[in-house]
Amino acid sequence: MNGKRYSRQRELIYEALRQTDEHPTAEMVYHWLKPENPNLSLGTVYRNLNLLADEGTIRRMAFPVERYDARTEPHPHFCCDRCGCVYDLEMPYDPELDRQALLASGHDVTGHAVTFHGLCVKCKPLH
Amino acid sequence: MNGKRYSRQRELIYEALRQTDEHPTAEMVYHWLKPENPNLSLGTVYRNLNLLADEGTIRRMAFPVERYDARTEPHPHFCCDRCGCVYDLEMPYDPELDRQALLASGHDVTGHAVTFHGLCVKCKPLH
DNA sequence: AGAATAAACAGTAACTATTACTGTTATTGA
DNA sequence: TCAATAACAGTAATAGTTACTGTTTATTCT
Repeated sequence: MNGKRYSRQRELIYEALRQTDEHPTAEMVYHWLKPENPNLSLGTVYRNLNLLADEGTIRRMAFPVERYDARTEPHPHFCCDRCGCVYDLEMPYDPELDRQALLASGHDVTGHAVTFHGLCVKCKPLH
Repeated sequence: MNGKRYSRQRELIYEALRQTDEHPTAEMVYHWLKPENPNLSLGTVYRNLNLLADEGTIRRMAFPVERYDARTEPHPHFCCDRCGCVYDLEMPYDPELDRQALLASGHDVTGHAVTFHGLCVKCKPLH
């Protein structure tokens, strides 16, 4: 009753995402599928990606908007899922991780960012 | 000679950023400064934040656009500074870090994301 | 199976974040 | 002090994303 129905487009979008490791943007998914599905709409891609991400079937990766920090030395951040606030965290930065990443991938790793998420001290009480 | 000049607006913007730990967006900085500086332009804030970030005086934090991943279990990523490609990294995820973050901050930490950056294997040879 | 209900769609308009452009102001080196 | 031009204010344009409108279609209930 209350809710979600099957849709061929959602299936398509999800399958496209499962078949790749490119971490595509909505635009990319749209362009992959459009030729075979000429009347697929970009809005549909966005809607379904958000839908799938909200239900936890796929994963969203990015801050919504660009933020800036005057502390330039690398340090971890905490980003609240509820209010969107970003906090600094006083935790050690481990350069050894970069070496491990290089070994695991072969890429020329120059640094890394750690971002924790959850509910911040202000939002926690509010449920 | 070669370029950069002093500007009161850049100074203002940088000082505002140094005085806070809110990791503000360009919009936030603009709204803080606008009342005291009625003819400050939002474009100027964007331009100077980017300028300061490019020269390494401040730090930018975000992917430019939203990306999606069908692998929902937490795992680190590598984002190439040159081509913008995003790769999965086969490295262990350490849940212990979340506990440490909780202890350090008091926030209700539910997870973390690690994003390495540098030049990917394709871009490395191209300089 | 066939009709009724509403979720999901395509197409498009609107909105938000960011960058580019234009004419003006102001820093700087001579 | 003055010419050269970086940086500015204001605004237009662009890019990414979301919302709206009328239509299609999956599901539910006979």
